[in-house]
Amino acid sequence: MLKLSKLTDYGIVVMTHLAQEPYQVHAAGDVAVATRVAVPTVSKVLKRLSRAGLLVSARGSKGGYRLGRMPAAISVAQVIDALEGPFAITECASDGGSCSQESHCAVRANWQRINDTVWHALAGVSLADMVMAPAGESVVPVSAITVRPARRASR
Amino acid sequence: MLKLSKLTDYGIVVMTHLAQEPYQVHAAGDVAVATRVAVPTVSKVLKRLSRAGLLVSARGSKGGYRLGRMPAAISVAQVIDALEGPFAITECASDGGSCSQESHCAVRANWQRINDTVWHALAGVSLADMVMAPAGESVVPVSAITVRPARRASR
DNA sequence: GGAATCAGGACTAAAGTGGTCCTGTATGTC
DNA sequence: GACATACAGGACCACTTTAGTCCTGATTCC
Repeated sequence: MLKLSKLTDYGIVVMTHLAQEPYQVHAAGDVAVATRVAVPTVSKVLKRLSRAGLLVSARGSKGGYRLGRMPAAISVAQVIDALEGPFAITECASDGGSCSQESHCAVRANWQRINDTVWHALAGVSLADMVMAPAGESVVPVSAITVRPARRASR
Repeated sequence: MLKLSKLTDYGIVVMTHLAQEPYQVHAAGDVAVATRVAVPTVSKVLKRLSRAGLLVSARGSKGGYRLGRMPAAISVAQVIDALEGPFAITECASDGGSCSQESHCAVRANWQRINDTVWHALAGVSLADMVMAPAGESVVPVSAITVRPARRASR
């Protein structure tokens, strides 16, 4: 569906939240409260981001998470990569099936170009950009952004 | 997962195939053979594209499909819109839940911008561009394009 | 020692997707 | 006019993916 998963959505929100205080350590519970996401869920996201190196974690009492580097050095694309793995707009249908025809496929080269363009669009936005958003209020997962009204048939 | 569905992948391939002979009418069965996609499946895709106005259909014997307008006037984004509905990178998690906070959400405006950028990247590629690809051989659904190796953690 | 907190993974329920099939309608041919 | 062909529209099922939770460790602070 060319849509980010909910966990990734949470990830962006969480990272944006942490970017507001880059040096402060936040416990998962606090992040959950601030973002209004359930603790186990936000915890899952935090762990993945940590493993990807985007966050630094501290165990034990007084432990928690903080950004692995400055907000300006972390892009939205990197967060997506961390939570969804290899960035690929399309994927081979029957694994090994039609895709054994890769050499014959005329659209492959173009997809690569398109994929790259999309990636750059996402790589061009850093957490610093996200923080500089309108309000300074709590960051809550949102979305449901429809750029254009379904060009859905005339019908 | 920020990934196109298989049907959409098929859609692009089908459209690219039809774009090679914009005025010729192709029966679903022929398209299936050319693209190596099962008839019922390719038929489903064709019907959706037709309803969206991207294809013109003709019933009855000697019937089939052809492009609704010239290849240069049909973009990849339009094909995606036709098959996946409203173009939205993100979607509100709990419908009505956290999203009732839209006015407070600091990331919304940025998502809109990002979403728009991605859309333009896809809108900038027409079927004419896709046809001008490398080989002139049969167009088969492919993909599995990984622009960059999962920036997956150091771990 | 005990409380707090992350690490890692297993597990389940729900949602989404892919793919097929059935019934109906329109059109060309004989 | 009968019949074969081909699209229209939707129902349906199997499978995969996703979201969300929970459990068992390991680590750190007080």
